[in-house]
Amino acid sequence: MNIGEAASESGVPAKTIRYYESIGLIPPAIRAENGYRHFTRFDIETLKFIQYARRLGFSVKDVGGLLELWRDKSRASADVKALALQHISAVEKRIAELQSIRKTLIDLTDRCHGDDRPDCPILEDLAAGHDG
Amino acid sequence: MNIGEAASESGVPAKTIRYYESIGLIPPAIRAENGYRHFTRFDIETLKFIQYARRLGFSVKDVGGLLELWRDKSRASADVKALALQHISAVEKRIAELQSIRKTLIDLTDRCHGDDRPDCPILEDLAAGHDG
DNA sequence: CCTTGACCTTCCAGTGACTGGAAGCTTATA
DNA sequence: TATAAGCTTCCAGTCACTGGAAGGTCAAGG
Repeated sequence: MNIGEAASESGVPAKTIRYYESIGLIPPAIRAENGYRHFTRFDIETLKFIQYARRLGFSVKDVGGLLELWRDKSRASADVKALALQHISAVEKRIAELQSIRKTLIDLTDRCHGDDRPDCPILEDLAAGHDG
Repeated sequence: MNIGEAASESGVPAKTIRYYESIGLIPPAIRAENGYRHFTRFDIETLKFIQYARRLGFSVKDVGGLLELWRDKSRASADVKALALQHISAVEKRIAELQSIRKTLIDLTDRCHGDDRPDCPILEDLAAGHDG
């Protein structure tokens, strides 16, 4: 199938498929006589794999690693698990950061009356340039 | 003071201060006769304001808006609060996404024995290309 | 006086992960 | 036959910096 159909089948935009090919995440597609890329069912599966891993927040580089492990039938599951665990702790760290940010923002907005008067603790606190 | 001192006083790297000037987030610094930028106490306060707002996850564009509101003594606190509330909901949305991702990843890793055997539900699930 | 090193300047390029658009093919449809 | 859709490549832009090269300036030591 052509790239457009591959895109709608896999959910990965055509533009992004070409991009993945250009950075070597996927191997160069076979070309038809007219120069059009040709995709197989297996290519679609690979694209779906990539998309799902990306939705789980793995970087493209990590996805490359996962694809290698996926293709390598003899790899140890420990390798995959290690990558996933590492990613979980990165996600957890980011969640904690965002929760701390949220807490600060809610505290600030709670103290701001939010009407047409100009005095606003949000700006005052930002201006105080806190370290925390 | 010169840019190096401004950087250590404010916590914003010299490189980043120049960048902020180049994109117009801060006004062009006054220059000494030798061409060096000159920063006042007030410039440092502005840089601290920016840094704190950035740490709270506001985009540089949003910070520009906050700076304008900060400089405008007659602005309504409602404008500031609106920007902050909008940002809070973006942060909350991101937290929810990350928590969902975390849940999925933990589920996957729990089911992966993580030893030297090759079978691994993480890769299997990724290959299944889930929609959720 | 000269050198060394730290500091400053500008400009260009790279990051990550796409995305938009131009210019120019081919193919399908009315 | 016209036109519209789909394909190709390549270049540029996004966001918020960051690194590095090439070169000017300044203070201290020998």
